[in-house]
Amino acid sequence: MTTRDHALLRIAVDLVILTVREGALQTLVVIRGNKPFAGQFALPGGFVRAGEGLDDAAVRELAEETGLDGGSLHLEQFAVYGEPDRDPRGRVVSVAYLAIMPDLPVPTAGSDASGAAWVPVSKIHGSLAFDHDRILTDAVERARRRLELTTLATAFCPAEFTIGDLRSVYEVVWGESLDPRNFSRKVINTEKFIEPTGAKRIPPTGRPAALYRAGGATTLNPPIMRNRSR
Amino acid sequence: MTTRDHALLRIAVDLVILTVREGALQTLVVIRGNKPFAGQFALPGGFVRAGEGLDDAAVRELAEETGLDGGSLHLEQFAVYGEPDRDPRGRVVSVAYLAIMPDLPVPTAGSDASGAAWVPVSKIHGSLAFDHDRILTDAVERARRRLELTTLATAFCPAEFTIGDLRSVYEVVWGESLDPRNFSRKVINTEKFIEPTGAKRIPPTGRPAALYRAGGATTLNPPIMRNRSR
DNA sequence: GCAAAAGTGTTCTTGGTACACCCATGG
DNA sequence: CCATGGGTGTACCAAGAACACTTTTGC
Repeated sequence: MTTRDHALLRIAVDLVILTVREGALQTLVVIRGNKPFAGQFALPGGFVRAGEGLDDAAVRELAEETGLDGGSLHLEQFAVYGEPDRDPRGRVVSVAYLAIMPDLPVPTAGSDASGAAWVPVSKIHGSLAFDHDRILTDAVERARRRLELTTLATAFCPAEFTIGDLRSVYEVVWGESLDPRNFSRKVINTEKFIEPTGAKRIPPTGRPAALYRAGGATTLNPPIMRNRSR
Repeated sequence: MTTRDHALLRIAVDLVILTVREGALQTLVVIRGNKPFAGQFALPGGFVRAGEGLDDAAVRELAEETGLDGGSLHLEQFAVYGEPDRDPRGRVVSVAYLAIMPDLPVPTAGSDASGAAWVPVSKIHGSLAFDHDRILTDAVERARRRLELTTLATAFCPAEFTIGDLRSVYEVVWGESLDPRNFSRKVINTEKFIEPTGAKRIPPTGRPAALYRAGGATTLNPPIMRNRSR
């Protein structure tokens, strides 16, 4: 059985970089400059190099596409896609990573891509190259579930944020509205989820909101669950 | 940047096959017959063949190791391990699968392994070849979390089972004891989790228990959560 | 009748939801 | 003083935990 018919193949990382911008869940896409699917939108990503770890490759690609230090933001492997025919260039197994970042002025033209841009996930759905539509869908579902059980929501926020900011992350990603008052309490009563900085932010109109930073916790205890019935 | 330093590598699938046997969570391990780590325990697995999908490879390996039809039981990809030095033979990226099966008389000597055996995960921990200890740990944690939100527990049970059987799956996998009476109600009131067959099983002593089979649902609504405080 | 396991009923507590209400600011 | 968003108090309801109690079998 130890016939030598193992596939020798290349491995790639693809990044689903999510943020909340202009009240919508958006993802960073590049316009492909090269042959397969040229001119079409695709997720940023690239081949893993010899001697390079998968996570390292993801951090490197993230830096190349966004100019940001991948080590400083949330980056998490979430699936592998390995259908033999998923890439017309030959067999490529792709490891998909979910990256979450605050709304920063980022998109720069990437190295092997002619451009990069934020697009709302609701708009882009159905028009990505390769099997990237499915990857994006899986990533979004993953992010939605992660909000329930982990402190992932803080990764969407800048260093200092209000509870209202945090709530709007949940509302935008889940696509449902939450009661601001109950949300406050839940978040404040969850140990190490957020901690007050002492500062306040004065909104254009209304009472100033206390500012918080992310607490030490990574898991949410108790969880903040979506309304599964509605 | 499109230098040709992409890694050309082999990809493997590794299987964490879990079952509940003799009141303990056990996993199927093989004794390695070949060079690296020869004579040591390892997870069953093997290289993906040319033109073969990842899931297909997992099903094939499962059949080779256990003689069972992989399509009929729970099989789920859960992580990728791709450190450049994780395999002394060269670069191998491994896709890890979690398989769940009822307690069946299974282990047959595998093809490229000199033997296979069930061992309790609590016993084997720390003695597996490659990075398989970590893979096993990740798999068990995954299974524990899956019990909370999905109907995975039924995959540990034979076609017909009692609520007591199902409860003992939770108790063994989670390592905590549950109230039989409250557990019954929770499970019965969860839509499509289990459905009665009408038959009963007479235990050596005690009142006969109604038999059930798995219902159609895959997600558990409401979830059955572990006691996170204790 | 006794042991053992299945299953029901009941109370208590906790956590979620809905919502009235008050607070702090800019205009 | 009004509009606007931040934040607290409270009443209600549903789900979970604990546990007394009944049922159904083999011996």
